Amino acid sequence: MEDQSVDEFEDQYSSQVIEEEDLFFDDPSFDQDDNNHFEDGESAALFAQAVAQHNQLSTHAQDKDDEIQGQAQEVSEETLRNRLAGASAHKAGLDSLDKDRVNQIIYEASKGSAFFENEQKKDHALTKRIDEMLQRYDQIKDLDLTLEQSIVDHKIRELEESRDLTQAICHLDMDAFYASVEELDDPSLKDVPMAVGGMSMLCTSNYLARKSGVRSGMPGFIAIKLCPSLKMIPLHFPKYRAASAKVRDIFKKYDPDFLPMSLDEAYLNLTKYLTTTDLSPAEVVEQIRNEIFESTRLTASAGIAANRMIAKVCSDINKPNGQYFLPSEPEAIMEFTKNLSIRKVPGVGRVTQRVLEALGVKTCGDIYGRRALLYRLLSPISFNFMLKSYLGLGSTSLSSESSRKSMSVERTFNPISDRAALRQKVDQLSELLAQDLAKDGLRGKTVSIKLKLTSFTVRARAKTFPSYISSSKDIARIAKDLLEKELPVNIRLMGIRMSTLKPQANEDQGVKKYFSVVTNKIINDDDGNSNNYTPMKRPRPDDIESGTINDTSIDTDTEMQGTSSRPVLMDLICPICNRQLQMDNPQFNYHVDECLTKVTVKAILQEQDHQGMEVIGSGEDSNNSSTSSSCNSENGHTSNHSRKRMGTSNRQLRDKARIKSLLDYYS
DNA sequence: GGGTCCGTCGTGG
DNA sequence: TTCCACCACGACGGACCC
Ligand SMILES: Cc1cn([C@H]2C[C@H](O)[C@@H](COP(=O)(O)OP(=O)(O)OP(=O)(O)O)O2)c(=O)[nH]c1=O
Ligand SMILES: [Mg+2]
Repeated sequence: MEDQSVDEFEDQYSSQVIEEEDLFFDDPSFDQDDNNHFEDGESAALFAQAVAQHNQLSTHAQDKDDEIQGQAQEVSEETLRNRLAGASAHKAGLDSLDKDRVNQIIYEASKGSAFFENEQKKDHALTKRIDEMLQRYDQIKDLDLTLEQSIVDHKIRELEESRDLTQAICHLDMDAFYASVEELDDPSLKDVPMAVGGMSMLCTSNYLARKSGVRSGMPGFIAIKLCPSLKMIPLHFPKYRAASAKVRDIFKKYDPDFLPMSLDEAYLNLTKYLTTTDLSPAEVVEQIRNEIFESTRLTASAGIAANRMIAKVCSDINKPNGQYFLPSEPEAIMEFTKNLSIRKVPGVGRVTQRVLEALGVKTCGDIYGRRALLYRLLSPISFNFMLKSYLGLGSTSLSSESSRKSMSVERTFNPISDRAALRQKVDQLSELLAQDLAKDGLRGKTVSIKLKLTSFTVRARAKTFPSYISSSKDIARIAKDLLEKELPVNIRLMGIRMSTLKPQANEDQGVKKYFSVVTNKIINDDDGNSNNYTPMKRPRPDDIESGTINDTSIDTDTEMQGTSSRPVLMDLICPICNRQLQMDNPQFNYHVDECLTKVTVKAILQEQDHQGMEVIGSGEDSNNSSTSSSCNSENGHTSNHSRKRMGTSNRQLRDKARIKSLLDYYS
């Protein structure tokens, strides 16, 4: 439908940068697409970050020796092979092909290249990080973690109460999208292994090629070694956009507020539509997929579930031209996640999987048994994410209100080190970026450049300006300043990004800069997003937003026990207040919950103020990263000795500090 | 003790 | 012959400023 796609076909850029062989990326219409990202409102887990950032500079390790080294070497090749195999290698289940053979071919084809060396470096770094995390694990594995257990269980109950099963969310995903579209125009492609992309990179492949191990993100020259008869087709974005538009027209009929994630993917909330029909959710989705096929002759796969996270997982289960319905019942969902590989959870990638595996977590169900350890080792955000994965929780709303945060262009070319040539690249890229910005009527304050050296190491530099800019000249000037400081370099890729964006105030383009500065300030504060977000940054209140004003649960006595009132009294000691209590389990849980309210913590904090703070500071020592994140201004490696200084009561203080930090994040 | 900016990493399509 | 894309986002630590 929307034929705004064809817009302009003038592309002065193609000739020099993009080589003749793989010119598929120089299509002017290669504006990826209108992505939405924000996977489920809080999207990716990314908890490997917590560990990753830690030893940025603490490298050059002197410690550790042959035994661990030896170990690392053993696994090294294995993990590296996995890494080289690529992201989408894991996903596809139905292979019936020799995975080892495929990995071997990829490994052999890569060995010795600069790319390979770089991957090897990254893999070693990851192995090292995991080793260090395992050392932290060793330190705490024998400790008494009942307190952590209680805190985590409290959090789990909280999350369970927040479970929303009222919505019918559907994730729809076209099968081998680009490849399938190409097969429409040339049906003979259906009968041969085929991939879309070029010699340097494939974007996707048809299912015949996948049988040979050819997948998204694989370079074409390696794919050919894997499958010599592979037919490669260059990209044709206008066709994909046209097909996507047809599909979206159908989505619109079932949910006018559907949320497109990419050209070939979208979430639909079918709740409202289901009230207008007698059909079951699965039948409705069958109908949608039939309509898609009638309209485009393309097949789609779908998952139907209570929230976005599990719906997306479900859409992959019967992938080629199939669908999966997961009943919106707690038991069904828990059964589903129990044996679900953690890797299937959107946001858990190759690295996170490796880290979790080292901690004994392979499936979402494994998380529960490791919850206390994970609580100690992961960042609060990551840990929260893991709990939600275990419980099968996710966003149930499709609110897409999200303005773009950045816009960028980048190009790979034959290595350049000549200064004049580099500056010319800046000019070309700046021009492209300025065009894209103009298309969306955007300006920005921050310009960053990205340089990928011939060694494949990446360097990024940024500069923020006091005023908003958008012209190619302004962009190029700043980018060149940034570039000068990096010379000399020999690079294979250059990129330029604009961020700190702001929509062009009016539609008139010829803005006077000086005025725009002033008006910016005015508009800046009252425009756009102001509505729901507090200025809080990192500790994002997620969705719960319970913060408001504290005193959330002052009314403690609403109703104590909902379920059982049978007297199974036991002598229990609350790990929070240390009091001995005689009550049954539900009562005890309730008590612990109460103990964990902010009011309680405040009292604790006051008490602890009286007792001196520096004890807490040292008590929190090295375990940090998951809980502290703010203390140790000192050396980050305060050895375990500091712990010795703590008396008996210090243990309590340490616990209380942890509670405080937990509630800071989670409530 | 807050805030912002910068650079890197992980993830997904 | 050729030797691993391009785009967007969130998390996080460190540097730097109050
Ligand atoms: C994964 C990936 C996809 N794409 C493009 C090509 C894909 O056709 C399109 C959709 O991505 P996907 O939905 O991930 O893959 P697919 O549709 O080709 O195959 P299937 O869903 O059946 O597993 O996005 C890239 O350009 N780069 C990538 O790394
Ligand atoms: Mg798809």
